Amino acid sequence: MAAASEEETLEVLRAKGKRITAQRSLLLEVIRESHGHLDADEIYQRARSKDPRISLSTVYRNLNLLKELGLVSELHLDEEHHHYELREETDHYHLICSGCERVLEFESPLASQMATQVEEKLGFLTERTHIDLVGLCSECRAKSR
Amino acid sequence: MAAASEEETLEVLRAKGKRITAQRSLLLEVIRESHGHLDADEIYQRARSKDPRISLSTVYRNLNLLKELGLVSELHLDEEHHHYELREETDHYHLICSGCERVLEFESPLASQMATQVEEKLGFLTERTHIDLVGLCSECRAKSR
DNA sequence: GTCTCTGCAAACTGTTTGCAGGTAC
DNA sequence: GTACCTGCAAACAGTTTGCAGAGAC
Repeated sequence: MAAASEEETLEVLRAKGKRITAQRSLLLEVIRESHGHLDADEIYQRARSKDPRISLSTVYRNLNLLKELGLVSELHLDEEHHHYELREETDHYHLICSGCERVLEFESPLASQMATQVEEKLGFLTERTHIDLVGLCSECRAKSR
Repeated sequence: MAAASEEETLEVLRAKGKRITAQRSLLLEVIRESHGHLDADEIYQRARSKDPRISLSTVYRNLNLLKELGLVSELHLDEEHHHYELREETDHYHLICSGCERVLEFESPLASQMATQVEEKLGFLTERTHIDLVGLCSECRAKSR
């Protein structure tokens, strides 16, 4: 599940004629360090703790830019707002724990089998797959007993 | 994929001490007739064409109520706002065509296999499964050639 | 020096809420 | 008659945008 390295990321920006600003580097650093599935405001808060002058609109503008360049993915989890993660090379899916709100990741060949099935039966050509399972993680299950 | 009949739906409302108002019946009728995946505003527009006095807040309030009662499902498709459909007995998944914006449905045992896999490997207990495949439907593929 | 990027404030979209009157039971 | 429900308008959360100045190249 390796994501692009920092250098590769900056290379993509340069190749598209985008400038490497302090804010962009900072945001990429925050997203990279978190390993998580942060929403825009969490990213803003963490970035602001490192550089208090950054603004929320810069966060949004750059998340959209990074999304267009394919460097981050925007997730539509079970909530009202978006979450973001570094784009990874292999597809993976999300397990959302309704106990502790954590988001786990997993991979499975079943997803690509599903895409194959849908193409055979309905002629639907899958480009992207979003799979979320909502439930209880093992820790929360243990606690609730 | 049969959804609850109209009578069953009203029965659930009564059982929970909820009143059967003209607006609620109208909204259920609109959702039932559409067979689709409407967003709140589309539901509002269609309801308003049948009864111009209904308000958007009533639409939202009742969608939330019906969601809590398990009579409709709220979908988080690839967009900024929610879509709603009548709750159906069997799980099904959504194929979202990026050409014509239509939403198709399909069923597959692979989804429950995925839940089994996740429980075996990670101890995660799945309660709900959301699977969306974004791509091109057969008609849009034919057109684009 | 040029052109992109940023911060700020204001606008916008989807959704929720407080309140006073209306209506199902 | 009593809750519950509705319509309206105002509030709210998340996100986007116009503009003038700042900064990367």
